[in-house]
Parts: sequence; C-alpha cells; structure tokens
Amino acid sequence: MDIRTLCLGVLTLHDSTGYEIKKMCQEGALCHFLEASFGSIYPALNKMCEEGLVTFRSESQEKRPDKKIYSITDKGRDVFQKSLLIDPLEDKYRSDFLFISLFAHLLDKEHMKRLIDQQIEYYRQRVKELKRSMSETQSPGAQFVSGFGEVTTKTIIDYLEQQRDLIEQASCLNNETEDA
Amino acid sequence: MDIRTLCLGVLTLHDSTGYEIKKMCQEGALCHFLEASFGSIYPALNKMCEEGLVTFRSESQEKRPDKKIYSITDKGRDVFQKSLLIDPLEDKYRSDFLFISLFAHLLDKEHMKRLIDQQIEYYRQRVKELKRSMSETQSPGAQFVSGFGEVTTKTIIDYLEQQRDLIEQASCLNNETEDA
DNA sequence: GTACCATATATCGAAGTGATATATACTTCA
DNA sequence: TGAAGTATATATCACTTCGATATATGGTAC
Repeated sequence: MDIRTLCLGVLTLHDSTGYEIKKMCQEGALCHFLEASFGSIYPALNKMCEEGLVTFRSESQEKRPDKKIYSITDKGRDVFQKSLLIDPLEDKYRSDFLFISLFAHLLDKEHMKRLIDQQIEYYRQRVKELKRSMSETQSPGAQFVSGFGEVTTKTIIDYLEQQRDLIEQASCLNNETEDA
Repeated sequence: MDIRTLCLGVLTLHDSTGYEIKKMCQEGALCHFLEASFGSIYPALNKMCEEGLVTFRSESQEKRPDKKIYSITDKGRDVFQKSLLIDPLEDKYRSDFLFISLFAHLLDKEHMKRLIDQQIEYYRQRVKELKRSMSETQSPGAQFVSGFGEVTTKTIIDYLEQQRDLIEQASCLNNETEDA
C-alpha cells in the first residue's frame, strides 16, 4: 500500500490538507497502522493533481501559509476502488524494542526493566487514545480496525507486565541465594 | 534500528553469510519483527568489512557461488553493544489488510470474508512456526520475543474469527429479513 | 525572554525495498 | 522428457519513503 493510495483513501472520507493527512497518521484510532511522512505526502498529492486524481482549492489564512485543501475526483475514486482489490501484502510488526530484547543477555537487568516499563507506558497511552476515539461515531470498518488495535495493545501490556514481574522475582531469588 | 545493526546482532549469535541473515528474517521465531532485503544486507556487510567491524572468509563450493562467511570483530562487538543502548524507536504495525478494512463499506461482503479468512490462515501458519522454533533451546531473550509473538498472534486470530462470525450472522439476519 | 510547540508547505540526502541478473542443481508435475 | 519452480548464493539498481531541515508566524510554558 503506497502513500498515493493512503492519501486517496483519506480523501474518500473527507477533504484534507497534506498536513491533516499526516496528523491522521499520528493520532486517533488509526495511528497504530498508518504511516507517512511529509516528504512522501506532498509530492504524492502534487503528482496526483497533475494526473487528475485529486484537485485542490487554496485557502489563504491570516499570518499563516495558504492551506491547500485537496478533494478526490471521480477518476481518483476509480483508481482507489481498484487498488483496494489488490492482494494485501503481509502484515509486518517492526520493533526496536523486541530487537534489543533479543540481546537481553548483553544488557543490565535494570536497563531491561526500564525498557519494558517505557514500553508499557507507551502502550497504555495508546489504549487511552483508542478508547477516546472509539467512542466517537465511526464506520463499521473503523470500528473493526480500532477493535483490532485495542485487543492487540491490551494483550501486549498484559504480556509485558507479566514478564516484568518474572524478571523482578528472578532477581529477588538471586539476591536471597547470594545472601544465604 | 538500521540494517547494519541488524547484521551485527545476528553475527554476535553466530557467523553467517548474507544469505543466512536474510533467511533469519523470513523464517523462525524472529521473522515476525525482523526484516531486511538483499539490497541492504550485502552493501551493509561490505561497508562494515571496510570499516573493520566484520571480517569474512570465502568458502568455495562445488558448482555453487562462493560463500562469504562473515564474523564480527571486537570493534564490531563494541559498536553493537553501544547501539543497543540507543532509545528504541516506537513499535510500528503496518498492515495493508487493516487499511483495506477501513474501507469495508466500499467492498463486497464476500470479499471481506475472504480477506479475513486469508489473514486467519496466515496467522495460524505463524503460530505453528513459532511453536516449532520455541521448542528448540533458546536464550531468555529469544524466549521473551517468541512469547511476545505467540500471544499477540493468538489474540489476532481470536479477534478475526470472532469478527468473521459477526459478519456471517449479520448477513444471515439480512437474508431472513429479505425473505420475510 | 527564550525555548518549544502548532500550523502549513516544500525539498533533499540517505536508507531501504523489490525486482532483476547471474550461475547451478534438485524437485515437481504434466 | 522437458519445463517450471525452488533453493543456494552474491550483487546491483531504480524507485519509494523517511527523517531532517528550511521557511514563516503566533501562542504557550517556564
């Protein structure tokens, strides 16, 4: 799924500026699986404008740069509809945290605990965010995606808490053994 | 976490060829969060060789291209150890499937069910793979990472099965209503 | 008052993917 | 029997995308 398709998808939901598309990828119920940078969004919108998949109207703002509000065209909707039918690529989960964890034996136990705590904190924030945005009225698709995010996030938090406790217990046992 | 660090990490576990590093990213317990292409692995190994972080010995094979078996140097270990201490980037989950699901209202109900079934099948394979590789002796770090993969994958399967049933029921109800 | 954040667009170097090339042997299937 | 596909192995290249930076301005936090 390339950035062009991502932009078209957002524009089927409502007109947006490039800036707003980027924000959608960072916050709200969808942030956990969408991603795009300005460096790809703006060129994609410009290119699709030339190709007639989107149009824009400029809105001048006082003391701010002009907004370019993009809308999807009929041609754009056709292209988007077709791209939804392409076989989806495999899901991927990328995690520096898991990579580092693989080498836990090279790290201080306290450092590992701190990493897990950070991770737990981060995922708790995400659950809050998801709950907040799920309470807003959403399409069945968005409900499905948010629900997916919620159950996976909760599972991760449970797993991390449980593993953190195991490390804690192990180090207590170690201390007792050393004391004895 | 860049590809250089990924390669160094693998090489702290055992000497490898570029081809073997790539395979590690595709199968086994680690495949669910590691990723790298040949186009990044080979240049990274070459560069790090120049910089003295890795060395290699050539092994000529009958009727096959020579193997370049890479080993990490002490300097390489130092660099790797330090890169483990860098603050991990946020985890990201990228999914064409979830993106498409967001636009379920634009798709045929049967198409959606087929997509979910494919997804369930794919994750079932992953659980099998994870179980198989977890039974092999592994470091605590690898156990932790595999466990993470297992609980999240199982949660996803449960969620998808449950949602699939809901769609099924909804369409039954629709049919009855239409019949009435 | 100074640093930082939010709004808004845009560009650019660096990193990485996915496809392809090259070479060879084994397996699968019609 | 032969064609297609898979597996081993390295390498390169066009293209996509990221992350940082530039530009402009006002509000907020400390």
